[in-house]
Amino acid sequence: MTVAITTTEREAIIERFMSEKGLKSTRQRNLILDTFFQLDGHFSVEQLWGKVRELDPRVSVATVYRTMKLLAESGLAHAQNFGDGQTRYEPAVGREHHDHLICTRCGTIVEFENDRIEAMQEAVARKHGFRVTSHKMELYGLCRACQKAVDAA
Amino acid sequence: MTVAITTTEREAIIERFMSEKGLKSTRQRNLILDTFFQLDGHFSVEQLWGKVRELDPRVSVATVYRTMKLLAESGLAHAQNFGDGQTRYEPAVGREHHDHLICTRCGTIVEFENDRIEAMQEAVARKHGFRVTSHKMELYGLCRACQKAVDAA
DNA sequence: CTCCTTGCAAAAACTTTGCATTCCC
DNA sequence: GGGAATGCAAAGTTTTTGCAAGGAG
Repeated sequence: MTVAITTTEREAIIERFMSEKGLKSTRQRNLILDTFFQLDGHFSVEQLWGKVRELDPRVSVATVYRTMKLLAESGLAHAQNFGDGQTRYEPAVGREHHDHLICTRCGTIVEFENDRIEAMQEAVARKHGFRVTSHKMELYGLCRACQKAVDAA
Repeated sequence: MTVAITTTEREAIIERFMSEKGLKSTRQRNLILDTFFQLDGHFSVEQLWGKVRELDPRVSVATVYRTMKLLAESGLAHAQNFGDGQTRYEPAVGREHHDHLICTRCGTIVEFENDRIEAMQEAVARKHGFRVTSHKMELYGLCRACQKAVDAA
């Protein structure tokens, strides 16, 4: 299970982000980043904006888009595309790399990590002359609960 | 390497698609499907439309969108999302399942397949109680040519 | 003070949809 | 002839952008 990072870690990440990119610390940026790393999930910009607005209704979506784009460029967040037409972001620091198991019935997302698979991905890429910088692996199917529900029906 | 399917196979697929879904055979549908299976790549609707229009300029984008959506629903094509904001489609019949190596610099897409990785994916899923029905694996990085280009710069 | 950021609304990019017309069967 | 399919343009979605105003350093 994923555990949100600590407040201290979060602050360190945000500070690093700001200084590395030479960005100014603003009320909305701090709020957005704080909220994002606190949520620590797979959130669309719209959802993130919703949370942020609860704390400060004056923040515009455009700023959330701009901030998340910068975050992703710094490698501190990963953009994801799960097939609905929305980009989701998830924190990429202070946690292991991981992939996803997605239940196609209830939408549950389980994270997992497997070093042997990653090693084999590297090997495959090398064989094709590629130097891999990142990857995405998603397994779609039914979670335990949904298997039961479907079998019962 | 991917090899486009034969004309006979293509016709059989299209016919099956039409009858299973109870669809009418129209000039534009046949043209779109024919072109799609002949291209046999990872094409956006826009690109596919471009090809189709070369053969018949009267076909509208809407029809291409509608047709590809039907095809994907029948399972004869897979919708893909490689991070640029476009849905791509690729034929899903008459070929092995495969995954993708994507060059982030030039956009080259290489297909590969690896049974051992697939087996391990199954194992991981089982461990989490999932029954996997499909998956997606994409490795992003630099192809050989782009590695050279970047190193030279 | 200077330049980066922001909000707003307009625009862009991609996809879907309503409706009148056309076309299969 | 009747219902399905199409074209067109309008509308929807998601994301980006121009520009004037605001704010950080």
